[in-house]
Amino acid sequence: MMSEEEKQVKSYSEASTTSSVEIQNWIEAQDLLKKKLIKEDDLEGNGDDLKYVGGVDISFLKEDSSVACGTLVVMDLQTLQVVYDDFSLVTVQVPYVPGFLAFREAPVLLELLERMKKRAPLLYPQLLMVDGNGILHPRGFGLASHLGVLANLPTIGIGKNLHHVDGLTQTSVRKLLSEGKNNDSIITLKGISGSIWGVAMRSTVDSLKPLYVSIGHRVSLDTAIEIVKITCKYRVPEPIRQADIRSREYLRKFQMGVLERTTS
DNA sequence: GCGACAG
DNA sequence: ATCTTGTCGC
Repeated sequence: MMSEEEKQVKSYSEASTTSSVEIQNWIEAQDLLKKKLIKEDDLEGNGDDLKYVGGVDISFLKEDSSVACGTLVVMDLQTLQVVYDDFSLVTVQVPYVPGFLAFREAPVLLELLERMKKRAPLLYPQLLMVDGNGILHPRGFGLASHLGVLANLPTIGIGKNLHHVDGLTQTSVRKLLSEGKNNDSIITLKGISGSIWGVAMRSTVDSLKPLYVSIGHRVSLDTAIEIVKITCKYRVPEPIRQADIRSREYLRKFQMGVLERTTS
């Protein structure tokens, strides 16, 4: 009998040209890497000397969605000023399949991290904030965890939308947040199974739309929440927001360059 | 059977 | 992810 997940996987593979065997390989890779996942604080020193926090994101070209720009920024946690940024223009053939985002985005991001080790080792981030979930994932191993394990770097997963898991839905979560009961701006994401996947939080006073924070790797949920609070000038934490802004800007300038050569 | 499904 | 102008408010 085919499991629910295999049915989902099958439908996706048929719609996106990704073979089911490839999906099975992906699942095996996730389950294997997941064994190295650390869900507790394991930062340099005690975390008190946390100074450089990184953020990563990827933007795609609307005209040709296979062209992407991976971006890495590093900020000084005290001043929230960018001290480093780097970009990588690549062609991405791997399709987006919910639950397997890492296979599409991790390669470029890992390349950027490796390049930084050589170029600016002194600024290398002690922690990385990722545009995508950590353990808030069907198999408890989203992009943030995937990147964290492969780069052996503490990571925090930041989702702007909830990936429905274990009975959790956007509406149920938002309902809990609005029910002034937990007048708090943070609610724990506890699934029907009893597992805690992360938290939904209003990162700023005026944002109704929550942010979904989860453990990536080598960072506890409490620490992750604190760091998100510290870095949120707006709804999205600055490291990720800056990576997003600069990534789009890079693609925009790239397009202008292509247009010039085409028009002249 | 139908809908839901990070970016 | 990407699309896309105005508009409400400090």
